[in-house]
Amino acid sequence: MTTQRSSPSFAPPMSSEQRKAFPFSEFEPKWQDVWEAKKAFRTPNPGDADFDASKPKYFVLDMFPYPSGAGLHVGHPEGYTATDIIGRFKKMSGFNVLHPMGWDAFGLPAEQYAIKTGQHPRATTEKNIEGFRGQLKRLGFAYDWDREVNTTDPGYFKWTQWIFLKLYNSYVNEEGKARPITELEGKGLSREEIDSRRLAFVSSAPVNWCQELGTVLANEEVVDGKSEVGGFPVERRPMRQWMLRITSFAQRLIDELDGLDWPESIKLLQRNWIGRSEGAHVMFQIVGHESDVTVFTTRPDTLFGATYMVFAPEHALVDQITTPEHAAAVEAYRKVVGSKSDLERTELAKEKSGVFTGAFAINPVNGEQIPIWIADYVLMGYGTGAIMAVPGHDARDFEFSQKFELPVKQVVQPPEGKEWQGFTDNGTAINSGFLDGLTTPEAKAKIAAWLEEKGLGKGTTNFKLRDWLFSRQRYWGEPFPIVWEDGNHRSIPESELPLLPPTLEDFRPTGTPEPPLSKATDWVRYSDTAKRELNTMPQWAGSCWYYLRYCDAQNSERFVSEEAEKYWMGGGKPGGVDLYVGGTEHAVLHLLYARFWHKVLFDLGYVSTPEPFQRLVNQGLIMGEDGQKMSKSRGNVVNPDDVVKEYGADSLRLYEMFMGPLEQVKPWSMKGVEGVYRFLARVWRLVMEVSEEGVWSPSPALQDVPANKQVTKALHETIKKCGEDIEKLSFNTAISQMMICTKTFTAEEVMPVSAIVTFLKVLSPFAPHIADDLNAHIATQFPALAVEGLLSDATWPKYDPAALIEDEVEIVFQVNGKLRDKTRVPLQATKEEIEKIALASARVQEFMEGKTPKKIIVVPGKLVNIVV
RNA sequence: GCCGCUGUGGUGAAAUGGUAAACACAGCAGACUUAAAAUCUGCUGGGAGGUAACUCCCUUGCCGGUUCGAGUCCGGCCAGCGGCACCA
Repeated sequence: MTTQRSSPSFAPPMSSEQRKAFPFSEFEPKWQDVWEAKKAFRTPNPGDADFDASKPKYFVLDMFPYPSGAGLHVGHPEGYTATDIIGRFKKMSGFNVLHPMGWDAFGLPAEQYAIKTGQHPRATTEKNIEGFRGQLKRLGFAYDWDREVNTTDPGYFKWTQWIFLKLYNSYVNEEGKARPITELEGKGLSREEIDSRRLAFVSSAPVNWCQELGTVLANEEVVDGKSEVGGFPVERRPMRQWMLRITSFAQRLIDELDGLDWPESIKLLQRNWIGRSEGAHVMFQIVGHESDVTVFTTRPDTLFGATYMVFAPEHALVDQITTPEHAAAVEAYRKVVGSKSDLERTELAKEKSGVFTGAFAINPVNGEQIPIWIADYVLMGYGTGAIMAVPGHDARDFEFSQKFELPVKQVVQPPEGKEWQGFTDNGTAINSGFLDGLTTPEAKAKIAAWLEEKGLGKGTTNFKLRDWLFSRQRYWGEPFPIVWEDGNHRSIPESELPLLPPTLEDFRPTGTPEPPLSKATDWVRYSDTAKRELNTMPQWAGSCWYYLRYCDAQNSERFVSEEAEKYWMGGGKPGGVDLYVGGTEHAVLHLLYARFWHKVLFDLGYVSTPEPFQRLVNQGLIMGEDGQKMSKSRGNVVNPDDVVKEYGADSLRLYEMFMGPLEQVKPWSMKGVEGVYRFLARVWRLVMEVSEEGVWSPSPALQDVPANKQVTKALHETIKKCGEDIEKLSFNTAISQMMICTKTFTAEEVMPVSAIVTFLKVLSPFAPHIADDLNAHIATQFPALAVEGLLSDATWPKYDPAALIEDEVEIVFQVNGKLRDKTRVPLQATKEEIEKIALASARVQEFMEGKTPKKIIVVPGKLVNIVV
């Protein structure tokens, strides 16, 4: 804020209200109260008395926030304002608009905040939600607060647990569709066989354990070997954990991205994360052993070039095949690898390491005996945990072969002029027997057929995606609706939902893999013989389906009524939500998990579309004024509350939309806020004037007269451009058009009331408080011309194309593509007439230098280009 | 290393293949004011020539191509940002 300069004593000290260019701090809270009291943005559901079935639906969704103790930051209102403008615009354009808000309140951040402040997470969560709700209301967002959801509310997580039971009680059939597990029962399958096919299953594979957080984490939550939350080290440990079988949906999660209006970059991120690769399984005999080993390769065409094999150190066969003289070295190597954390393992990845097992395998294609090594560059979790090494045509194998002096063989001829060693692209097969002379794709097909015929392998597809580790050793999450008895798990009846967590005084992590719920001994005991599952669900569980709950947030009988789901999520597109706006940080987390759950619910017949979100837009990060990421330690954090206090909610909303394209990363500028604030003040003064005493009243310039030509034209251009720009989410250019329009209005001595009211309708989605307030002031003088009631209930104005047309247009004359002259011609001028005028121009003739034109291009209404 | 996105004034940016820099910020000058703040008006990419009005040349990261015409389309390179990263 501008500092108070030393002013001479006779100037009366200005109150902060008088210093403001318009009294936003009076009218903004006033209108927020009016909207709330009137439930101005309540959206009726099908079946409600005031529901209008003739209107189309529009479901516009924000990524709901974690109510952290820090409150909103300026990044939140960016996406929220964008959806608010769209929602208000669609409502004015005759849609039934669903625009809700809620709280993603379970999970690590909420629990850590509670531990830090020494309070119960329930209490801190409620307080934080209170704070967030208040902040959002002060920004004037048009939410239907009757649909507010809170993932930690038992009425909500009852259904999160219910969906978990659907996952637990389903499997994926031969067609890749989720089906009830009851279909498998009665087929004579054992309990173990059935359990091994559930979509929610228990696994003892190595998982990501984070000691500092006292919990395991999903692969998606581990970044560079550290926890995404807090950045603590993560190690691999075998633990018994709940997993969700997302891998069964890998192909569909790739394929069904195609029909979605998502940024290509996000689709790509998901495709890469799922990581499909096509190749083949090849079986190798081990010399002197019964057992054989299968490898996965994307280059079966290079089989003749396989000169050794490598197993992951953890591979189950290693113990069997290692010869006595190599046992000590192998054991020592495995120990070293096992003690390394993921972080160390990747840090040390530069240098290849490994040891020879003493065993040999037989290359099925030429009978050669090739040595079997173990090395940590082969991962147990991908493919089969064993590879055939083709050092001639794979960078990693080549590096390994150089370090351990293993033979390198050429089997692919690269195109002219390229070195064959380390050549990994497509070429022609050589030194490869029956493959010689074939291109790489041909050779791949032929060897795959050959392997299949001999029973030695076949074409296969592999995915990088792993199953989703779904349990956490934390207190603040949904308890699993599962009990254990005699070493077996089973679901509790749906009638026992919601399963509430126990009330615990001490809910901190135990520091061991033993979950904190183990401390609640009474709660743990389900019956004399059965105990409850002690793990809780991860943060993502609640956010996997919250958009569905919004459709019918109060329903206590069902997670969402069929009718509400069909109406809001239906519409003939693959995805149900019409527009979803949020940050890019959830590209492979929430956005992948939610798609997975949605597909399961779709297969089971609970939802109408295969995809949840039709159109996705990522808002760009807002940086500090210094161009750096906002952070407390840099001291460049902007608090939205301060901006609202100083310039008002409308200014904050407008500035965040005016900064630049929504999807772009852009730096904050307080000066920029002042710019839009000045614009709003100019709009205010179009309607209002201030007395000597500082009292505002409607300006006498306001008159019930028809708008002249300039005003009409400016107004209709603004209606047109703003409408089009809102659809495109180009809010910055819409606002600049309103600024231009305001400038035209300001130049007029008399302000036609009808024009200003129409302008306020266009402004209202962007700056709803000032628009409603000015409309109300106009209504005191011109009740017949102002909008009755709220602008959000008004109809978006239609522009008149006739008002946009000018009598004359400016035509540019170019000679050889260079601008030489311009003139105004009547709109109706024909091509021939325009050409004639151009050729007659003295400037044009000067630059033609008397030459005859080779070609003349005439673009009516635009330009003439004369080529000489 | 691989994949993707982005490069336009002092700054945020705008531009259906058709006048590059709209709108805004900052800056400068002026009006109002005893003065300041606020407000209003004008100027503001670079270079050259002219007392001047004005005129010419150059300019969208770099190089090339397509086109009557390229910030925009195509190819190559460079830089910044983001993602993945021993995935066989």
